[in-house]
Amino acid sequence: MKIDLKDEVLTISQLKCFDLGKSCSCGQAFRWGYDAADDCWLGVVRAKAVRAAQHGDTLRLFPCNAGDVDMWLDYFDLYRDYSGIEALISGSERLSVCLPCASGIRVFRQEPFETLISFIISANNNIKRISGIIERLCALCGERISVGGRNFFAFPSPEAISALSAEQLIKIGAGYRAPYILETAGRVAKGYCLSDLKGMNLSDARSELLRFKGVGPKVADCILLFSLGHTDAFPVDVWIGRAMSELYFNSETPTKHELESVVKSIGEYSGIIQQYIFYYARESRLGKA
DNA sequence: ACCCAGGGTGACG
DNA sequence: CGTCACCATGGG
Repeated sequence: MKIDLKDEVLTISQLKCFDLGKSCSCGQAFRWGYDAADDCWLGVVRAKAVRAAQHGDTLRLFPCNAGDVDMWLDYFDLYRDYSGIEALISGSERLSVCLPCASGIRVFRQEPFETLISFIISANNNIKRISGIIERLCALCGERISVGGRNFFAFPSPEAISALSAEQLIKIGAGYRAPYILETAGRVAKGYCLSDLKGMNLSDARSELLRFKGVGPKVADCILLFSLGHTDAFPVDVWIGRAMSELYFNSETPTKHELESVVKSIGEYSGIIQQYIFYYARESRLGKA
């Protein structure tokens, strides 16, 4: 990996195991949009709007200040060696089928509060609609960011969201999740420190997240994996359920304990590998064709 | 009209 | 502990 910063363009070259498009579109993050006219991705991360484009093994980000270089490398999880993870998948009789289509996926290191609210919204919902609700939430009460004549909105602060009314949240499409969003934002605004969950063991951190209304087992695991550094948190949604059934249980439905046992056997990076399985399941439209 | 989507809550056994 | 009706919303 080679890093260069010039004229606010951050160029990261000689990348291995990195596919920007798959990583932005795989449903882990909801604030990246593809700009077909420019063949690039526009995203908002930590109140910074950025244009990202990949050509071969080179990734370019604009704008980027010297002080932001480390933040972007961390966000895209470029400090982690994915070659070993992909080798693990490739060497598995069960999992190797996922690799051809999913190779290059990276698990982004997102903001805990944004991830918490985003995945409360994700419950019993689909990715396109989730993105729309979040985008309208940001426009409603997020800080405006202007870059190159275009307007973006940062993800709102806990205070800004907790100051909203349930009616406002329903108006942007949040539906029955509106009170969950309000109560959760209120708790964080009052000082609940989500970052403390990074240092806890998986089980304790999970129990803590389950105390938030609107957060169940699956959403908790998404928050742990996508924003709290728990690489062994393994979210199970309908897609993963189908994929695991096919890959490990001869297309039959395992008990919860049987599934947990398999996940444990995948190891300390099971969560990251889950992302490859999820991509495979959606790409191959498991159970839908 | 029915089914589905990165499911969770609350009630009831 | 497990099961299950119900929950807003838009697209297929």
